[in-house]
Amino acid sequence: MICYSIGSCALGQLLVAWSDRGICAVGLADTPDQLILSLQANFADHSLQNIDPVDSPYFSTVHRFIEAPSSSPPDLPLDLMGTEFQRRVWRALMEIQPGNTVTYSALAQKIGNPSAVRAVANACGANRIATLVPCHRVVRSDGATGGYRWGSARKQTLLAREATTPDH
DNA sequence: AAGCCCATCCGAA
DNA sequence: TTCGGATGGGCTT
Repeated sequence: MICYSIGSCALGQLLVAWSDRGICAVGLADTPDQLILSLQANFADHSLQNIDPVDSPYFSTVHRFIEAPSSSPPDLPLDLMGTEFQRRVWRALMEIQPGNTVTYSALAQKIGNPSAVRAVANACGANRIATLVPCHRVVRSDGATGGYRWGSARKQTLLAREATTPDH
């Protein structure tokens, strides 16, 4: 069973989903329908239950974090559902500080698999937990921002917000 | 087990 | 600036 709540935030509609082990998805989209559809696609083998944001154990904290882009991430339990390789990549992502960026190839080096650049990019794209697992801080080595599951416009917005607001 | 997809990178034209 | 090949993990058949 996976529960989820949806509400508005500065970047559009915000979805926070959680299992009994912690947050398993954070999504951004233009409409609630898009969020629900992708949630269903991602967790086709689970039953889903919509919860009012007011009654969610996580929604308000995640929402607050997204509204204050450069603050340090809240210490909430995450349910990282993926392969060993993906979890290695995701944990490395969580070490990137706000305002900093890393290239896909540097990230590949960091996890000790320097030639697996595209595999690392795929693992970033497989991340379902927006902003809490900061895959938006990974950019291409040619200076382009690269792709983003929730829209490259949002990736650029996130990076701009973190770059312009000091962390203390 | 074999094929295809991919949010990359680098060198060559 | 574009283009092709190398590349490795994940998913489907």
